[in-house]
Amino acid sequence: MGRRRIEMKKIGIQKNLRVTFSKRRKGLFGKAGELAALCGSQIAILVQSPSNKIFAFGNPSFESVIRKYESAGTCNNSSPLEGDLTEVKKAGYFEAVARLEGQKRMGDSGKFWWDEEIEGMKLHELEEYVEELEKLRERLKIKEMEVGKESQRPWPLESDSTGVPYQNMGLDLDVFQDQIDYFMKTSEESDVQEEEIVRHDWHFDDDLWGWSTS
Amino acid sequence: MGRRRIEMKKIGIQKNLRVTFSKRRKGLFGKAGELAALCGSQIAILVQSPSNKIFAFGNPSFESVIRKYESAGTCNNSSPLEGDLTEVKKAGYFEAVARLEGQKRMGDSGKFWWDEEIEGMKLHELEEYVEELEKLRERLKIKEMEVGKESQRPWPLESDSTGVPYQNMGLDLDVFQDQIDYFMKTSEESDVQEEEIVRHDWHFDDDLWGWSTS
DNA sequence: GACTATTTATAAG
DNA sequence: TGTTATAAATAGT
Repeated sequence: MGRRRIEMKKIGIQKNLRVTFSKRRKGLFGKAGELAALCGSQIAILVQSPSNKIFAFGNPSFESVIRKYESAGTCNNSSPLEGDLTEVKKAGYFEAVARLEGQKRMGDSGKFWWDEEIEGMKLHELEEYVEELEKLRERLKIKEMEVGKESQRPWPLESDSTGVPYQNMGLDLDVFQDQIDYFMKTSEESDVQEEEIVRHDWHFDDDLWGWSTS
Repeated sequence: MGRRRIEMKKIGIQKNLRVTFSKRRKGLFGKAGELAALCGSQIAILVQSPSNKIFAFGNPSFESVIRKYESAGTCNNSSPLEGDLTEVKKAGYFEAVARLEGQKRMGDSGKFWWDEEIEGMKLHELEEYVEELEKLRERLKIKEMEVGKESQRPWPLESDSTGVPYQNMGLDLDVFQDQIDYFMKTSEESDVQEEEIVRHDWHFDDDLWGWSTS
C-alpha cells in the first residue's frame, strides 16, 4: 500500500515510526468508523502511540462499549476486571452527571449542584447512572436535532485536514489550557510526555464525519 | 475498495451486512495487528457484530490494555479518586467541547447527535465547569470511594460457529478468536503475551501469516 | 502536510 | 468460500 512493501517488523527510524503510526492510526479509526456505519456495530479501540499517548475510538462511545464488556465479565464474578470497573464507571458517572445536569448549576454561587453530591456519592448511584447513561445513549442514537446558531466560543475550534476535530488531553491540570490550544491544531504530534487519551466517538453523516471526545 | 463505491450507511441487505462485517472486521484487526507490529503499539479493539457477537483484538492482549487504561492515573498518586477525577475532567470537559464542535460541524444541515439537555450548555459554562472540576478534585483528593457490586445487563455472548469457542473469564466468549488468527509480528514479539487459556504462537513468513494455538 | 506509485482491502459476482 | 475488478490506504518523497 505504498511505494513499496514494508516488512512487518517494528520500524527503526523514529521519524518514520511516528509518521507511520499517525497515518495508520488514522486509517484504523477510519476503518472502524466505516465498520460501525455500515454494520451498525458498537466498537471500541484503544491505542498507545510510540510516544505513549493514548488514543481512543468508540461507537457510540468508547466508554459505553467497554462498560458493556466489563459488565459481561462481572456477571459471574470471575472477571479479572471485576473491581476495576470503578475507574471507567465512575469517570463515566461524573461525565454523565455533568453532561445531563450541568445546566442545573446553582445560580449565583457559581457552584455546580453536584458539587456536594459527588462527595457523598455511593456506588449504588453508579448503577443508577449506568442505567441513565444507557438510556441517554439510546436516545442519542435515534435523535436528530437541528442546531441553530453557533454559540460564542471562548476558544477557537478547528478540525484537521480530514475534518476530524482533535483533542489532546494531558493529565496535568496545568497542561489543560495548553491542551486546549493544542487541541485546536493537531492530534498526535504533541510532545507532551505523560499519558494522554484522545477519544473519538463519532457519527456518520453521509460523507461527513463527526467526531467527539468523551 | 471494491467493484464499486458504497455509501457509508447501514447496509440493508442482511446477507451483505454479514459478509461485509466479516470482511471488514478481519481487515480492521489485520490493520490493528500491523500497527502493533510496525509501531510496537499496545492496542485493544472490541467489536459487536450484527448478530451481537463480540470480537476482540489486543496487543499484547485485550485485557492488559484495558486494564492499563482503567488504572491510568491511579498508580502514581495516593488516592484512586485523583486519577478518577482526572478521568472525569477529561471526559466531561472534552466531551462537552467535542459536542459543541460537532454542533458546529454539523451546522444547519447536519444532525446533531447529542442530547437536547446539553443544548443550553454554552462554552463559557464549560470553562466554569472545568474550574469547578479543579476544585472538586482537590476536595475529593482525600476521599475514598467505596467499590461495590455491579448489576448490569451484559451483551449477549455466544460462541462463533466459525471459530473455536473461547472460554474467557468464565464466559463463553469468542472474543479472543481473532487474536488467535491475527497477530503482530514484531521483532520484540517476545513480550507478546496471551491470556491464561489460549496461547498462540505466530510467525511471519514474508507475505504469509501463520499462527497456531497451543 | 501534500503528492503519487503501489500495495491492499474489499464490493460484486 | 474463492476470484476479480476497483476503490482505498499508505510508503516514500
